Amino acid sequence: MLNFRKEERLTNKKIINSLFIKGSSFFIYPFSIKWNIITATFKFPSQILISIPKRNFKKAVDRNKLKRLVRDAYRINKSILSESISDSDKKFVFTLIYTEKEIVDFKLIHEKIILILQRLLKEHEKIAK
RNA sequence: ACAACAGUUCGUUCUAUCGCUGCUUUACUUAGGUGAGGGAGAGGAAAGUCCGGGCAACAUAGAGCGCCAUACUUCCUAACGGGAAGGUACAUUGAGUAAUUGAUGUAACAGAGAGUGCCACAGAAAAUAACCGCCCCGUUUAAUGCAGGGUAAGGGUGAAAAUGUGAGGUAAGAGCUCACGUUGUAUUAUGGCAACAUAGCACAAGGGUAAACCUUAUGGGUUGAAAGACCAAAUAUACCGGUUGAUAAGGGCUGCUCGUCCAAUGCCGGGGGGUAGGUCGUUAGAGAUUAUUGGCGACAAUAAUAGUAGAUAAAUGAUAGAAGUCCUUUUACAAGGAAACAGAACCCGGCUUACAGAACUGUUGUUUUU
Repeated sequence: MLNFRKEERLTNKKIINSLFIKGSSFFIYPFSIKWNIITATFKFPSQILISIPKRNFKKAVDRNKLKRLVRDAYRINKSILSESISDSDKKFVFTLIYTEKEIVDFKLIHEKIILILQRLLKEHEKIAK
């Protein structure tokens, strides 16, 4: 299942606000991650928000390109999360904020996304216990 | 052939795997949805948001003042501050002894005979000009000097100094007068739709600056798709109906008692506004392409053709490979590298700005060959 549908994107304003106020956070280069666990009814185990600051990338073309790279990396690797926590009521909500000021390789992003997802999985296990 | 300038067109292509957003066909499903197939999916500027228009909501008796914008003429257009053709002025350049003329470019190109303001430095003086000089007169024996006056011909300064040259005239001078010019205004004739041009006649000539205020003429209601229209969970609930309801307290009918009505609580149903969310607006249009006709041209008319993005924390992508183009290295094979500016957001017409490279057309210049 390498889909990436609209339901997997974080679009609800209230959830976004609560994420930025209450969410925990950590940092893996070049991303800063904020995450939270909520009870919700949507189908997928997680919702994601990819954020590229306009301050670092003034041109819309660059922001689009980065967003697509990150999204594709997530799409390929998201099974790490979905296999372990598919049947829980608690849903993952997290945001990736790109902090580097230049565009990096797809391969690097790919590796880092795997690291991030593994870290998130550990956090989830802690809470589950 | 090369270079410069101007204009027009284009803005890498293909394959495989994994995806994204609409559309459509079909199977399953109570519905919601799920699966499979097909086909579509960023630009010449999508950008800046600088003008104009459509569309929408709100406002709106009429007039004046204010504010903003525009400013040679005619035409094009839905409209424009855009475009086309032309006029005028200036600049560059080619031809020519010259008069003149060809080409290209630039122009906030109405008014400085309405008023107010400003004009650095230099200079006597920057706008009711007297520093030097020239001349007259007074004083003095006379000269110098001093006092009073006339004078814009000469001097130097400056971006700019009071209409140029010549003659007359005068104490010296001066458009003071005259001739030939220059510029402006009014007017007549001819040509032109007009701006304007040419010729005549009259009057005037005491600077520049309106992207300083201003005057004149013309135009402008405000806000923008986050406009606006509709549907509508959950929760709370105006209001309505039903049901429940203690013989307690309260209010109306009354002076009092009884009686009766209202109301208080919970539940059920209806119901309005309306939040999350959704649908429409929203992509067939002052459209595009091709041909013909009309027009110097912008453009218009007619006919034919195809159906061509529609997201909403926002799709149009990622990976791998191949081909072509350009650059570097190399005799070559080949190897390495590069590919600009930039991402639709209601829709059109323009303008402005950014842009690797490619192709074509025209003009000018240089060189070579015939």
